[in-house]
Amino acid sequence: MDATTPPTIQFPVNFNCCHDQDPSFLPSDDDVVVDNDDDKRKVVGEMDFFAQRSNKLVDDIDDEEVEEEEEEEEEEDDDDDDDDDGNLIHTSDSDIKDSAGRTKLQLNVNTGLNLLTTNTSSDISNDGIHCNTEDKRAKDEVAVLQAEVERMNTENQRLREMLSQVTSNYNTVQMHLVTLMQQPPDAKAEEQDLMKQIKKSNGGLMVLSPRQLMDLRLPAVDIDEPSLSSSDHSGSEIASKGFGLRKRDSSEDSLDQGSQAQGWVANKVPRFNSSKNVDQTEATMRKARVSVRARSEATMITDGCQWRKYGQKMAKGNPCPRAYYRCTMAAGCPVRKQVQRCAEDRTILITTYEGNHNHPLPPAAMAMASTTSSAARMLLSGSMSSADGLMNSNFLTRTILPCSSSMATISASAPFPTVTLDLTQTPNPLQFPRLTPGQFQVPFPNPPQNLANSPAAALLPQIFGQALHTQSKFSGLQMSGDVGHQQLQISLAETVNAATAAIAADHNFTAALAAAITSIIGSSQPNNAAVPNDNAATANLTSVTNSSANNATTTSNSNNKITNNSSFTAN
DNA sequence: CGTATTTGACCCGCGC
DNA sequence: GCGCGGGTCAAATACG
Repeated sequence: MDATTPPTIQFPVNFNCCHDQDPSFLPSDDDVVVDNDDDKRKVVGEMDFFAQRSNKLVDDIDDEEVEEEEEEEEEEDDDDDDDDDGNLIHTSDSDIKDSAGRTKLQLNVNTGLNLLTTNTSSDISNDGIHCNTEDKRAKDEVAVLQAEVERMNTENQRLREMLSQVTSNYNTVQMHLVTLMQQPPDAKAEEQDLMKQIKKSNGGLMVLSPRQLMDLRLPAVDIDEPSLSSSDHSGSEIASKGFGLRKRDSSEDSLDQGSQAQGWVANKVPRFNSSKNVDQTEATMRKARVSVRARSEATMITDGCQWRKYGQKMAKGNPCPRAYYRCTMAAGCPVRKQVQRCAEDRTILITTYEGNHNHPLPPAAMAMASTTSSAARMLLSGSMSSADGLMNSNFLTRTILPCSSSMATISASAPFPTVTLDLTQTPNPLQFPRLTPGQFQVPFPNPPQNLANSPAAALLPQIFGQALHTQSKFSGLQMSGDVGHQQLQISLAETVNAATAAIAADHNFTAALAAAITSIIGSSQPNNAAVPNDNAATANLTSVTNSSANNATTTSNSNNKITNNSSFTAN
């Protein structure tokens, strides 16, 4: 590749002589030679003159700084037309397309430096021509800039539309969910029976088969009442009790308060209290937890919330200590999480969430909050109901867990029912985007219609909304080529870049979201032509996922002073 | 000096 | 009743 690079570098030089924007090299061949020698990036940028993206390089990127980064991309994106190395090789194609036959002619002829001198001489030989050339260059530059602006506007509008649609979808689903939640409970007995069975069987751990997971019924009746619970007693109770500050009189109280306060999962103990002898076990069973397994070397995954560590204990059967965090984004927020490394594989970080936030969440936190909330709802509603219900698609398994439904386990082991989202296998779908057909057939574009009955449906817009958010937030950080493709491919690349940026910025946990996003993207693409391009996306996502594991947290968690391994020193 | 973390002590539930 | 383990508290400590 490198051997072929020098000659390819010279092509753009010749083009530039005719109509490119850097007149500095016009006066002499030496300049051209110098340009070629000291930096092929500039040439690349010039070659990208016809590609939108190249302007950035030409205009304001320091060539020397960018070069190494770009070269790294080159290795990953050899096939891309608008990647840098690709430009060196393939730009001629785009130039052939974009410019007239003159360019084509030069391409055909130019295999060496001769054309360079020829062109420059022709340009320089006549001042008028030179002036015209400069004018033309200026015009071209303006035109390109205008095109760039227009493209950005179009992209911006498209993103807005997407965001709007996603928001709309989310609101629709959420409203539907609220409506469903307001219906009177009906299947409590079944739930309790099933939970008892779960707890008694298999050591309390119930690993659902794919069919079972997919069949998890999400009845309309027994979902928690997030908004309602926070509006009725829980709020006042919390206020009076003083969460997390009171002397613990009963773990049941505190936790129940917490759960109800957030209206997370469990709640509404009254639902079960109504059935007379609801023993302590049943009460505690209401306190569902969502455990997220993800590979990370950071002390904890970044989920957009602020946490304060309030304890650490050695847990039985695990040499790694378990850290206890509570949400500090709002006073009295009852949400807590436990972070512990997996004993078998210490690269796996197990984060267990409990409770629901009683305060507004930033978009970055919405994703995880929604995920855990939905998962918990699934646990407490669907899993507790008879498994032979309707064939409601469990999108949790398809989105959050696109790889395998076996990654979702529901544990009823005492004292709390826990749904575990195993995201440690996310590299699979990322590295091999061509998943089994079923995993890509999720019709994301029509979530409201298809998912309206599934609480987990809220995951999709939230996740995608997160992607959009991060995309807008980190749009300036996009690195890989996002232009020069077909619109479809552009969309894919941008979305994947957004996911990549999100991962890079939001850390390890977003690997999970990346998987979901990737799945969504894959499924949302009308044709499979985009799938091959997932390779680049896959590489990005995978590499980011891996790199994120090596990165110290650079997070929005201002209180996260924990550096790597700092909270796991008790090994 | 204020805030966050650490860490030993304490409380509680559960199983034997 | 006792011991164990999980969870939390709060004083001590570290950090910016």
